[in-house]
Amino acid sequence: MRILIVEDEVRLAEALSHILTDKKYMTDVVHNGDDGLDYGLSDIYDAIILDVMLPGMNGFEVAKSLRKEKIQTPILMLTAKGEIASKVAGLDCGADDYMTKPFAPEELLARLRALTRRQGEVLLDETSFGDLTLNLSTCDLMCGGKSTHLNYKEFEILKLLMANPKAAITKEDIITKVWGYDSDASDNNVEAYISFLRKKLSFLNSTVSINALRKVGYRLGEEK
Amino acid sequence: MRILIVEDEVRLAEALSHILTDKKYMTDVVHNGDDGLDYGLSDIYDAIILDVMLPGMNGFEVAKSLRKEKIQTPILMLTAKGEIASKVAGLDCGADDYMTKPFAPEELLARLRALTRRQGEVLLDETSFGDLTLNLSTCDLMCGGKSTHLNYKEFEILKLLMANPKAAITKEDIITKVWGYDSDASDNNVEAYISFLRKKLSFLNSTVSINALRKVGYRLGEEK
DNA sequence: CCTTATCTTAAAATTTTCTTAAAGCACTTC
DNA sequence: GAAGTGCTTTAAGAAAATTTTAAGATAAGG
Repeated sequence: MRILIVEDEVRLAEALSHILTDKKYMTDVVHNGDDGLDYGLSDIYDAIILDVMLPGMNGFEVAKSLRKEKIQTPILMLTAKGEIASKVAGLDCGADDYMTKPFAPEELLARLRALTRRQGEVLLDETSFGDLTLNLSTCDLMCGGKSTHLNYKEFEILKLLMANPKAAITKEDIITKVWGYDSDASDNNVEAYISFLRKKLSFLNSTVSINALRKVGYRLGEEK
Repeated sequence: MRILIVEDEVRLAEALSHILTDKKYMTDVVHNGDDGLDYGLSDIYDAIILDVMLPGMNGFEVAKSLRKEKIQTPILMLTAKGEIASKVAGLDCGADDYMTKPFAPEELLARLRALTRRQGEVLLDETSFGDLTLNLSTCDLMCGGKSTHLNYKEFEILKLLMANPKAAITKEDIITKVWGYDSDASDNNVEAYISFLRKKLSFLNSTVSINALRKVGYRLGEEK
């Protein structure tokens, strides 16, 4: 976690840096708005602590400029005055939170935790095996540059095989888990889908193959 | 934008709801912590306004329980006392921000904007995908020189698809987020609106298409 | 070889999704 | 309060994709 501190009061800047490095954050400190903007534009920070009153550009302007340049780094504004007007202005200029001086170190840390927790959203759930990646949300199967869509049953069967890469999955297993408990699907149904899947694997030029273990079931294998 | 209000003081709850509905938010109001948790677990809200002092579970407990169940909805805590201790506790319990009573309506709105901005939902006044630009305040959809107006449901559905360009959105998702939590809309309702949207996309000559993923949902795609 | 298990495919059956037109509703306007 | 407007819902047949079936081909094991 790397935090940028933009604060002109040297003693306060040092105090902030000290509090944060104690907690294993890495910090960079600059003392005016122009430098704050330059550093912020590097887009390497997990959060920016930004004083409102600064020589050169003020904090609002820095925040606004960063947002205009599509920098999404969470910004925590520091403000001396507590009036609502400036609070509102702070949030609307693109900042994510503000804190009034003086503040307790614990409050600073809590706010930073809140700000940084929100990042890292977008969890694409995927599973992989060999050179294959299966997108669990869209049922797309990718390999190298290529990609193809699996329909529902293909998807469920491949997911099952990928979830148990070392074991052999019996046709019975596949039927009860994909067709359902009391289905009357036959082994041939499974065989047909295995065939469809193999066709797609070969279209993708994957090194992964579906191996039949006679009288036992199927298992994924990777061609060396 | 759908907001859950958890507040036992009836008059305050009504005031909150009124402020928000004025600004075109949809609100649901409950008056105790247990209901707050139940509603929050439905995961259909864009933000939750949560009073600390509540009959039954208090606000901290509700927030903590929601986070334990992986509900990431931004939470704005309302607290009567201004001490730092409780503020910090509020943020560490999983809340994203807090506000002390009494507060100015403008501050509430600014905080909500800040909270919801952080989610992918982008409160800029436009979102784009491919050659499409959707104006979020006028509901106009633009492409190249042409432009057309979307009505409410078309708009909400397209916005949802554009906000999750990589994932598949299920019909269930669309129904709970656009028709609402306890609606009895059928899949066919969604299908009808998807059809309306496609007609408008083709009128605009857009390269964007709405792809059906059978048994899964819909996803935006761009014709190369 | 002969038997049995597995593969592969095309066509039939089924399910899901698409598209429309018409009906229903909520608001305005006259 | 009648008529008009714009959006939403309903319903039903059409279209499209998936799933099942079935039959012959291929491969493995004894």
